[in-house]
Amino acid sequence: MTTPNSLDDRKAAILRAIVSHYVSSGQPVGSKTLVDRYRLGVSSATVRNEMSALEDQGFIYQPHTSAGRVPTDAGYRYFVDTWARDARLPAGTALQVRRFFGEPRWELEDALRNTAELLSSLTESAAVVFAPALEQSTVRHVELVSLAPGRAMLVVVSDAGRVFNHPLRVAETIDDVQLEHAADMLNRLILGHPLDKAAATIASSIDHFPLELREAVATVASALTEEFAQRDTERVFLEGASNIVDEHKFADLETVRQVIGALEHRRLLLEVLADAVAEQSLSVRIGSENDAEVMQNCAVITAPYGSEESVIGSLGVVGPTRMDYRRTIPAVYEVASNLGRMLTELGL
Amino acid sequence: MTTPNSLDDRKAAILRAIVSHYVSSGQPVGSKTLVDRYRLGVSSATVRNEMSALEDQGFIYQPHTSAGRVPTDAGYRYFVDTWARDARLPAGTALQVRRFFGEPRWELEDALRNTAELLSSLTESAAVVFAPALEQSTVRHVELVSLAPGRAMLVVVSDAGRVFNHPLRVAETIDDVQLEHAADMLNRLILGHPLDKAAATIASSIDHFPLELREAVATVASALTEEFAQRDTERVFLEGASNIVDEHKFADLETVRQVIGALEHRRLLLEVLADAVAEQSLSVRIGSENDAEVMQNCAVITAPYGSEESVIGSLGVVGPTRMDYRRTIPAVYEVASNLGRMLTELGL
DNA sequence: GCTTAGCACTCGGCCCCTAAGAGTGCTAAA
DNA sequence: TTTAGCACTCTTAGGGGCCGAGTGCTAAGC
Repeated sequence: MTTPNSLDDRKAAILRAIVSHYVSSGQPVGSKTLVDRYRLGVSSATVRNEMSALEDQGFIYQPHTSAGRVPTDAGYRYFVDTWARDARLPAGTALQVRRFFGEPRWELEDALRNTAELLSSLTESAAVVFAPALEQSTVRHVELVSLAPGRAMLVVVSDAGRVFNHPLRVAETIDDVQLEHAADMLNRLILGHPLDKAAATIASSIDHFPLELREAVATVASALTEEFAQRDTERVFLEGASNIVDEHKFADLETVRQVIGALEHRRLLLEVLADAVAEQSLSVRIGSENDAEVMQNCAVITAPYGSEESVIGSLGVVGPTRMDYRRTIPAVYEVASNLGRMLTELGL
Repeated sequence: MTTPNSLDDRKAAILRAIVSHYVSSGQPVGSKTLVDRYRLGVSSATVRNEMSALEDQGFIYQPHTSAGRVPTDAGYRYFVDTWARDARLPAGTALQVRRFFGEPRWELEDALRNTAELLSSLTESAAVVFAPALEQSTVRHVELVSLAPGRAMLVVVSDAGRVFNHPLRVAETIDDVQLEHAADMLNRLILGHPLDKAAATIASSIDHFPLELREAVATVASALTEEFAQRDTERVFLEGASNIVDEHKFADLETVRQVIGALEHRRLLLEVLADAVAEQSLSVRIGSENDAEVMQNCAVITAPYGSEESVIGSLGVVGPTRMDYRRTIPAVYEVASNLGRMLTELGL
């Protein structure tokens, strides 16, 4: 009759009504409810016939005989592709987002954390914001501060105003003057260099440093490497996990526990969102579309943020597949583009 | 018969058995179960009489007629004061803790985050670690890095090796050389001064700075003030919130949601733990002993950490009142003292 | 040929009842 | 003072019956 991926107008209208109603009510939707509340212009018997066809095509299913229908992942997918992609935020919400990003935020950490809070409150889901990647940044300043004999602190400031610090162990024979000297040389060497290549640059130029400083400088290089390796898992801002527990969004408590657990562990979270993040555009993963075992009952919506030329980071939300996609998708999109704009304007 | 706060041996033994059994089973405990599983040396009828007395004294209660007894908050309180204060960690667990703190961790953030993870896994509760207070620290180094016209980054390193950074807006007329000059003067002014008084010191000496730098220096002072005000809420490490969702630790889902929500919001969390933290020793707050509304079904165990002379921070766990106090209390204590020792050794 | 009214059928949810079981409090005897 | 015995209470589990929502099918209507 129709190809598996397209539906005639009436079936589409019915599917849309089913998803809308199920999302807001949480109850399986019957044919009578549909004709009563949505202007379908046909009788319930016709709707039943169409629903039967929709079930054959895999868009909806019956939890049990004589219950209404519930969307399958494929049903949600059709809904999202057809009616949610181009949805717009309600004017009030859009204003809220614009206001939020209207006031400039100079503290990156705060800004990201607050963005996650905003996103979670807009979507009533758990929200995740990944900090901007560092590939873009260059070294603006290197400082070595002696703390005690044998201990020093490495501080690196990027041109975008991000500050990294890492404790160092150095030989006890190294004094303040030598440290300062080393810092001077490092500044000359890697000023303006990309942050992620700084360690390599130092390592390859180690011969240019005076013998007595080489060990300390090598420590700096490895500290930088380590700093970058860890950065990924540390710079994740998660807010609104309690939304996952809300009411009966998920069927059983065990699922809730697993999802919350997954969100809590940054590594796991990265894995869960990894491939969605890899896509360089807004991505919606519904239930079984997620690779991760624990996310089979979740919808994960992610979007990259950055300037028009380049993506610098990503953010997203995690919620039940039974989610208000027409509200959530534009919210994620809007927050991502506003965050990108703000950070770009700040030169980050 | 007995004063309200003391129990004869047999009543005490029975109360202890009730708490122990209820904590592990989650079911109200009856007289028969008690004589079967605990060597009380008396019949169930006697136990019933004693239980009736314990109920009159407010240590236990019946959820409904013909159900077993469940400890009240007062019952848990008696249990904790009498048998849990001096409990020791199982040897294996103690070893695990010692191993964990055996390897020195130079990154404070990592160390605290990992400590929270350790504590939550040891206790199967949500664990919170507050970062060390800053009162103790003194200024080791001040740096002003120019980022772009009108923008600079303030970096302050404490003697303990903590690094603070705050973005600044400065007049566009200020150039790199002037910034460096300002940093030099600031270094001379507040080197070795307590961190929390640095802002005040700068403000009171503002007249000594050249006119063209005063505005920038004033910005530094207010940035420092701001940094301190925010620090409290930012430096909280929470791990294991998913433990709260576990099984049937809490009666209803709504409680779980509220508790998770409370843990998520740092301000709320601070309030919830504030008075417990104010006590300068291990503190156990059971149910109604907590001021916070949402914590009426929770037990909050906190302990300060630091050196023998001074407390520098605190940590704790949040779980259901139905908690294994004899395991949790020593775990909190042990982790706190090990963390304190480690940080002290690192000179923090 | 599509739509629809009508109808039989299915099945989960709910109420009610009962029986079982756990646990109590009381009493009277040891 | 302790304990055996017993009546009593109240929860929980299970079964039966009813209700209603919802379906699929069929036959009539447009």
